[in-house]
Amino acid sequence: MLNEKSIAVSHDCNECPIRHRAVCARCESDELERLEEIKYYRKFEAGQTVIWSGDRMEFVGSVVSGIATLTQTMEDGRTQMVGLLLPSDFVGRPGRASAAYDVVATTDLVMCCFRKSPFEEMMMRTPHIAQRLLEMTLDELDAAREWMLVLGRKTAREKIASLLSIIARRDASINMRDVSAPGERITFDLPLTREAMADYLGLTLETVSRQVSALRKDGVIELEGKRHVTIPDMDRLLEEAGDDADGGVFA
Amino acid sequence: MLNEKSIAVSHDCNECPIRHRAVCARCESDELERLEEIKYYRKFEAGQTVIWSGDRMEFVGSVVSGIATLTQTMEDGRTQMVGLLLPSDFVGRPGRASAAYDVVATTDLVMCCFRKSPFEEMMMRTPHIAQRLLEMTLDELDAAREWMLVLGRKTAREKIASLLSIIARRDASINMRDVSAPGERITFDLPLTREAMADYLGLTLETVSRQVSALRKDGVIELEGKRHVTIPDMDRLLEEAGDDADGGVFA
DNA sequence: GCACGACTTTGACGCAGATCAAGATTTGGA
DNA sequence: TCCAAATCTTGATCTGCGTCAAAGTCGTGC
Repeated sequence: MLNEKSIAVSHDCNECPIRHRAVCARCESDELERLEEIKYYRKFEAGQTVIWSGDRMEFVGSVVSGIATLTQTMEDGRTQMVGLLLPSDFVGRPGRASAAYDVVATTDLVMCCFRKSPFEEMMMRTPHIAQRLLEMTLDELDAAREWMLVLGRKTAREKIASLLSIIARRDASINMRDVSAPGERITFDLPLTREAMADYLGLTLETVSRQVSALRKDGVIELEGKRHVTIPDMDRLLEEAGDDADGGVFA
Repeated sequence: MLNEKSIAVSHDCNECPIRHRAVCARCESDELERLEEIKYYRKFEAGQTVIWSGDRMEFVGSVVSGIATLTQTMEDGRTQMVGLLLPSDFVGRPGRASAAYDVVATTDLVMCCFRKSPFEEMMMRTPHIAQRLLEMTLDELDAAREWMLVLGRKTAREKIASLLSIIARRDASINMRDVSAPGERITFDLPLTREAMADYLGLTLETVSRQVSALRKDGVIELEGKRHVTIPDMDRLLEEAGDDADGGVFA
């Protein structure tokens, strides 16, 4: 079952692809050394659950590579995704004993984990970590609030367009490309199934499928296969999302 | 126009009603003294806009008394409330130049403001402030995510019940009463108009009105006038909200 | 290379909540 | 005290999205 590919993951923070974006971004080398003492890597396969809501948290950590989702579930099974975790995003809440959400790996996933209580203790003594975590948490709060507008007030078509533009933007920022360059054809792979998109958008998977088809028919997006998306005109997509066409506001 | 009632507000932090809950909660007396040097009070009347989205932020601060809302508006006028600010809640984002949301006073409001750049500077040197702000931001992130579930997956009736139970809970925590005491009749004044409730819940004001009437008819809530609400059975309300009946999970 | 399961698309139909409309109630100001 | 504006309620109708159903596509393991 376990397809342990044993991807070579360097344990040296200086080699780390998320060194300058994660919770450790501002650490000096002596601080990094102390972090290395309490850190370890874990790999998860696509589909595996990383953390169950309600479980006792043994670690907090950063996504190194791959994509995970944060979801909430009601007793009757209705489910709402409340966050999308990309490389460098932080998982877990210092100071809380048990997990509030399910964390699920959508693709194969590598996490850099810190044992929880040593990390909490270190955070108290290391302002560079606490400062960076505050900054990241404020960013997440903004993202959550932007998403509240999407969930509360946008139509199904606008929701799909919003999701695509967010993924395009985050994907571009990870690969250091410029989404706002006019005339450029943006291209990426959807990291989510239609069902996961529906859970993110507060829709059913059928509605997602229909609206994706409609956007394709109208030339707003192009598809190769089910997952590979091309955006011929980013401004057009942002218009469809109901955002201001010069979408730099939320940077 | 300006109904300057000149409410006596003590400028002494030790007399402050939110001293132990606001961003300054963990400060020692010497730290408070330095905060007092950069702080000032501002009053707003019900209905006044405190901050316009896009405006340059000159201050950050805490709600001392009264209630304010945080809202986002699309170009075509659709609006979504993304936060409810009660006494002790923090307004503004250190490190950001301009406001991302409209802040509007729903009731008469007193704020304890700090000039922005001195506050930012002080935060760098005062871990007690940064730590507390991190904790508060993490709480707000949790609240925003809980709200995403409400907006994305709950029915209109469940949305109303969720809003009422959140207000009941927050109101009780400010007044140091215990919402979970069984058999106790909880009572509070709705601080929001039907329209504001609709903006919070992603509904129309007509639907809000209808569902409030339905909950009243079904005996889940009692109303005196339009605004004064009594909850005869909190567990019943939580059931209607779709939350687990022992609603302590989100504490 | 083919068969099975996972994922996706498309269609028909129904309903929760939006929209449009009319009144009722409350509030506050002259 | 009374009028006007704001707020709220209720009704009738419409519609976007959900639900149910069936068929199509893809990828993986045998």
